[in-house]
Amino acid sequence: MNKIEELAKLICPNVTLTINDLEKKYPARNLPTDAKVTRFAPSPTGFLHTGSLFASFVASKFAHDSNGVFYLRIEDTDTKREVKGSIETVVKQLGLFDINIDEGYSIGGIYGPYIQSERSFIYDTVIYEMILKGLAYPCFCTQEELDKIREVQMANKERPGYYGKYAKCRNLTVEEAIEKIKNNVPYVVRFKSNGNFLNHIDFHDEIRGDLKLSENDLDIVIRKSDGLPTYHFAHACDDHFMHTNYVIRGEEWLPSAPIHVQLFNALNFELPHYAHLPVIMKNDNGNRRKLSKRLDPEASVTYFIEQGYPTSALLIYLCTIANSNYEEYRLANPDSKISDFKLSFDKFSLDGALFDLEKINNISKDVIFKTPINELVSSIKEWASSYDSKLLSLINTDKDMFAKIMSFGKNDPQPRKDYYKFAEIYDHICYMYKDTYDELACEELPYDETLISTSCKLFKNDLSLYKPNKDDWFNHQKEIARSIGFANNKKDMKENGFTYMFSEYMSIIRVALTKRKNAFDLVDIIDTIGIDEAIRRLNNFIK
RNA sequence: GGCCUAUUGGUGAAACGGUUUAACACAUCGCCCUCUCAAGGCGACAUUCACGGGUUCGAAUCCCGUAUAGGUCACCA
Repeated sequence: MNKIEELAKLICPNVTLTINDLEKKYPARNLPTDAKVTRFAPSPTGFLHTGSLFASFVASKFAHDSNGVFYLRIEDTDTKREVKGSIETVVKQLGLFDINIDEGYSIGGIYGPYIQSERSFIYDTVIYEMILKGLAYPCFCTQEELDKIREVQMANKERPGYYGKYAKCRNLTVEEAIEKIKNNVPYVVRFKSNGNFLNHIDFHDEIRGDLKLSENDLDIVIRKSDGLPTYHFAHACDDHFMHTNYVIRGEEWLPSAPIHVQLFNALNFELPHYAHLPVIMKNDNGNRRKLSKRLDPEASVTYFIEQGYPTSALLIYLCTIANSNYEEYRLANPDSKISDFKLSFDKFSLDGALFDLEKINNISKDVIFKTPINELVSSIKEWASSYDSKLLSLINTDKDMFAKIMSFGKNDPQPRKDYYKFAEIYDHICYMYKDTYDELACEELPYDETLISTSCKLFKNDLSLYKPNKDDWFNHQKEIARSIGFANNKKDMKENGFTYMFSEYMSIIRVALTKRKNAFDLVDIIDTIGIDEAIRRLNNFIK
């Protein structure tokens, strides 16, 4: 065994395979030529970020639009930032948003393992050969030494980083390296870059087009001292052996693309296509900044789940951010599904969109209104059982009544669109139920008591004639209200000297029946609570 | 600071050198409908495309500068 082999063996003692073996173990996928293989590769550092949902949505859509494969890979190489249980949360939340995974973590597949902490045998196999070929070397610099180098570079106004003359471990002899490792000196493995920063490489991005980027000359770390790979290296190995052909990721990766290009070239791996997605932004007092988990509740997908947004509403919104022509498509094809629309790279905006909750609310209202009543009721019930116990108890007191309330105006020529999220429902409907009505505080009316009680009595006495035909009934009410001084309309009021309008009469009755100035259609309300209950409420109110 | 990317109303944006006195959608504001609310209908809302130069018969569209914003420069992804 020569010295370089000894070094390689020391760095990767458990290697039994060669890169060639790996190529055979992970053969090319048998797919049509234009099929896209994409992936979502989250780090388990918490719940699903809205930006990650966007990236995974786009990646899965491109795969599925082309009859390709969308897989899930867990990038858990940063043990310090790992949050226990977050993998399960992310997988669950992807499922809730109908992001269908074809392969990968939690499902399996022949290109596994799909979790990076279990892929060391692959990384080490590659590193072993890189050492032999002189493409990688161990670096024993301590954090302090690296900080020192940076300081010097800053002082000299030079580019910071481990390159050129600053890459001192590059020049260590094999013997020296072996010696240090045998003495248990901690070390990382670095890629030996042959790049020149002054050179430019041509880089094609599917979204951004042709770019010229500076060549990488940094000897980046590919394996950390804990033995785990860094992102850059894992990206090259994993996306190669898993045969990803479209790498769809956030814009923040664009500056490191030259590193990836160089790595793929050095390893003789075929370069995938890249698409760098614009980052979703947030307006913060007139300034744009990244949507932040810490500052913006809507940056976490959990927010939308807890508030009871239909998941498709968020997806529709994200789809319009991705390709703004989707909005027009949806207008022209109101009954289409997202899957009917094909996303295209050249329709992407290059600038990060400002996240617009108002627009989501608008979309959501429409989605909720279009959901068939049975489906709606059962998803509201399911949501309420986790997030809204007050609403759940209303539903449970009378399920049919709840379904009836939720379908108010649904079949009218001008249908109602009352809610954009389930968390709004309780407050809209609570007065419909006897017990909650009794506990409710009553809104004030700007009329004297005599007028109020006269109106209520008149209305109550007339209730026996109640017929649930809206037009007839309201016309009839107009007549009787007029008899105690409420004009039919503005014209009537002016011409005949009335002080009050019919709408004011109705608002007195409305408050009596619901304790609210704003409520549903009165006919619907009486129809639902029943005449007896209506009379009871009126009597209580008159008192 | 270096490198990269972007810049059309409050927001998402269309526009691919002339049919643009800038589409569509959200928001906002009016009016209409109306038992209130919601919904719906109608209308208003950029004379101008960050700014300054150029090219052209003609520029939001092409070129060059400037400004501004964002990303990135880790043993984090």
